[in-house]
Amino acid sequence: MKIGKLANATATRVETVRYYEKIGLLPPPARTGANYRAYGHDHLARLSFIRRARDLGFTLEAVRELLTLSDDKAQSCDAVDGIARVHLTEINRKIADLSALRGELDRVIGSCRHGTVADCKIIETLAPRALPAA
Amino acid sequence: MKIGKLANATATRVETVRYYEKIGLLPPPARTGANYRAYGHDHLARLSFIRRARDLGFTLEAVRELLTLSDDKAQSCDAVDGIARVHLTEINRKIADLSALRGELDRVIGSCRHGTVADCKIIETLAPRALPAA
DNA sequence: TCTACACCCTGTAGCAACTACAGGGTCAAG
DNA sequence: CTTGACCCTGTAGTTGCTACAGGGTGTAGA
Repeated sequence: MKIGKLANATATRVETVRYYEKIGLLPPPARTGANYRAYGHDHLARLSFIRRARDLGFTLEAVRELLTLSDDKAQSCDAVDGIARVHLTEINRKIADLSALRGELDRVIGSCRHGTVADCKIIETLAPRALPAA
Repeated sequence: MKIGKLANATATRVETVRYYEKIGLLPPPARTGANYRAYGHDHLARLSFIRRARDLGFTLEAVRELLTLSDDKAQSCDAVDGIARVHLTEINRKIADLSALRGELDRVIGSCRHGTVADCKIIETLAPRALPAA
């Protein structure tokens, strides 16, 4: 299988596949006579794994750890569980941050009276506490 | 005011202040004899504006637009409102994405039976649909 | 007066995770 | 025999900073 087919099968861009190889996430495949990359089932499996993990929001570093862990079948699953939990905590934090942000932004937008910029409440919110009209 | 004081007054790093100047977000200030940047009140106000907008999650490009708009006091506030609304939509999308992610991750983590990696449900979820045990 | 130290300067490289070229080579179909 | 789709390498761009390296300046204490 050439790189285009592999990329297509995993909804990945060709450049991204090469990038994963460059950073050592995907092992370098064999080459054809024309120096084209020739992938097998193991590559497809590994790239699928990477993509699913990425879809779940894991960083490439976390993916790297998960891949390493998944190679040692006899080991306890707890390390895997730990990585996933850390990631979940991170996601929860991001959601909380964004929700707070949304609240503020909602308030700011709600204050818009659609006048001129001079009276714009949004700009006013952003502007530093000015000496108020005096 | 030298750069350190300005940075301190706006909870910004010195390098970031210089970075904002480099990308044209903060106008280059006057220089002292020793070639130190000398800031005035207008710089403080502008940097405060930038920081607050950043705290609300606006991109630097959006901040740039907001700054331009805020300079034209006679203009309608609608452009400002528009930028804010686009940003809010973006935030809502991110929250939705992260919430979906959290749901999936919750489910995956919940399936962990704390056995070995060979039976790890988390790894199994990530691994491609394998021919199941046959 | 010397010197230690905090502060300032410029310029460049690094982070994540790709994406987008530029400038080539290969291969199958019409 | 040429068109077009695919492949190759290598480098630079994206966002929003951050972290040096390698210097200069200014002030306070010994």
